[in-house]
Amino acid sequence: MKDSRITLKDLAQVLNLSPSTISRALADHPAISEATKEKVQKKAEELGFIPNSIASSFRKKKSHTLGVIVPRIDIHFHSLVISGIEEFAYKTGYNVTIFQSKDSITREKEITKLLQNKMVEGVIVCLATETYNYDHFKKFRKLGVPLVFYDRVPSNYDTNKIVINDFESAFKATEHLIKKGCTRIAHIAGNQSTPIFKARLQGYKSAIKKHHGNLDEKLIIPCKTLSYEEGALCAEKFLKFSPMPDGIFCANDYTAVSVIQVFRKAGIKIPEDTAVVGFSNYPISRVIEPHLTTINDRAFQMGIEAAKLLIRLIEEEKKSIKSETITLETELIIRESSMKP
Amino acid sequence: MKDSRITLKDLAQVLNLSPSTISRALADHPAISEATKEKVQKKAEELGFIPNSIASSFRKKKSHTLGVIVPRIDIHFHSLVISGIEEFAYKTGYNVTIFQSKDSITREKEITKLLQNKMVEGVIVCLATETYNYDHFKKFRKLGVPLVFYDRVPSNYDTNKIVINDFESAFKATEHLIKKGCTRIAHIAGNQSTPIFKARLQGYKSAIKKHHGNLDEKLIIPCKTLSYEEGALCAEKFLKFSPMPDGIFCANDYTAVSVIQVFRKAGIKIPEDTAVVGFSNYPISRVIEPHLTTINDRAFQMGIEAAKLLIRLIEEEKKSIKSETITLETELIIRESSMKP
DNA sequence: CTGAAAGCGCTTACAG
DNA sequence: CTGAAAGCGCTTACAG
Repeated sequence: MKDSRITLKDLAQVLNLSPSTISRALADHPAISEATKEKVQKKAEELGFIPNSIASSFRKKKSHTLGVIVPRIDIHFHSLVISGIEEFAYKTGYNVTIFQSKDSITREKEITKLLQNKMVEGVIVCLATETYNYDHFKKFRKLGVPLVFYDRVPSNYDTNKIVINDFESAFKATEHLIKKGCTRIAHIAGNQSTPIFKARLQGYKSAIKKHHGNLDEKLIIPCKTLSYEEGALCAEKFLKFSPMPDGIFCANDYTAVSVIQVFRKAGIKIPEDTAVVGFSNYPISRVIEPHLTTINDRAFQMGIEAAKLLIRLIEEEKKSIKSETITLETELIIRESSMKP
Repeated sequence: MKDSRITLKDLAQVLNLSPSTISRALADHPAISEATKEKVQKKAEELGFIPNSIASSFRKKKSHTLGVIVPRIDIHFHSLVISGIEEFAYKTGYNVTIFQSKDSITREKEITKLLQNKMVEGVIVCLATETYNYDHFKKFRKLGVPLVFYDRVPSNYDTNKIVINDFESAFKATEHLIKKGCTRIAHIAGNQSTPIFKARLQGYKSAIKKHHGNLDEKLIIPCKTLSYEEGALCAEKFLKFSPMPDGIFCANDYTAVSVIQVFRKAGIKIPEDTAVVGFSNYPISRVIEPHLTTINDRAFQMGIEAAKLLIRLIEEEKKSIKSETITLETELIIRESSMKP
């Protein structure tokens, strides 16, 4: 940032006007005559005047910046959310500054401190897996900086949230398998200390109980990270069951893909012998063969809604005290992996 | 940003010291006595003093912010690069503000204008596909704001670049197929107006000529976007060749995956009948069966290097006039899709 | 080792 | 419709 920049004062001098007038003219203030506005705008253009937005932010106490904290940017779900946030923020004139917590609560705390003096006007957060205490977010409220959480949101903490209905989505997915004629439906469950995976398990259970009456707990295999590798381990276990499950609802797409591959190698036909449903609609779900039936988790839309809500909270006159939770409708995308004949 | 914030002046009053001293004490200035420093730091902590970093940025004319322009955040390659940028920037105390050009030159131009008055200290860019004129970046040089381009970089424009050696990578990939015994190697080529795809084609040609002497131009199929769908179309074409190619080097992983799937459906064995190599090492490459041999394009490292170079340029005393190009070494990751017996 | 003063480049309430 | 003045919250060269 060399000092070759022209300032309002320079412009004022050249035009024999006061800096106040220049400032107003460029801001299209109604009190300024059209003639002056034109003159000023023309000169500003001519001299390549670039307003110093830091000075303006400083003076107006508005940074027009949103802070975003995600566990990792390179996870497709989060990159979609960020894309949605950027899209809405850009259209509304806000900048987006991103931080990765790397799923470390220590780093998450560091970042919240940073953001507090960075004077961001609002913050969007997906919590680190390690985070079960939310004290480091309390300061934002005191500072009048609104927060919106998405996906991994605080429990027992009154705040703004954007979520999908995990319970109903899981219910819908499981019910789909039931309607396709599956009678022995297994579930690969996520970490039960994470609310979304707990809700997915509940949705599964609820659908089974409603249609089949009783539930075989042995058909539920809990996972820690729901990785591709963990999925393979689950699949191996299922192969030893007798009778084998004829339907599997997986809490994410990675494990679903893994199950499909291990089963096929073992000679099990998908979906004829065992139907498989995933969760998230990752790109891989329409590449794996057979293509995977899954839940569209609306990641991009989540980003849009998070930014929209946050900016509304920022711009609202009296910062509303009531917290909002927006629940997005998901969609079951039916593909070959569950298309039993 | 409510006005409940405590300022340096407030602290000064409480402690009966001047704001200058407070400022210095908090900045750990050597001229301040340890006793005073401690007193100030303690009180600052106690009153929950948060320095206003916008005021500081304004005063010091240092925003400590990097601007990043990518075509889309939700493309895995870019999300990896951004992740690398954030990682390095975070450690060095810089913030990262991201923008998506959506591959539109109009939007790219808008963003450069925005960034000019946002007072970012440096900018990292991957050009929009539409961009063949770089005038909108010239202003940054005048302002003393360094630029670093990555992946899709300007041609015939003197600037800082982070790239991989596409020619050699393609050469290496093709040579690998040759060494595996392939004698009729095809290439799915990318858009030839994009330098990286041009270089990949050249690398392919060069390897073929070196080892096989002559080149059969019919074995080169040009694509526009190298999408999964386009890959399938190419595969269909290959199936009609006689004799069929016994090796295919694809300019990206999407088309490679597509080829594998179409070929397998047609009863062609991979790698026995036809070996396939991709480019990029996308996550899908280690999921597709058989796992895909591909080039690791070092996306994360690219982000690290881009940030490192940019921050060096920002912090260098005399902004160096010479432009730098950093070429990262790629790596051929050999997996099953090319493991001919 | 500490302080008084000036100033970064804007914006805005007040005055005319 | 335009201007003079104050000030946002820091930092820093200068003085002591």
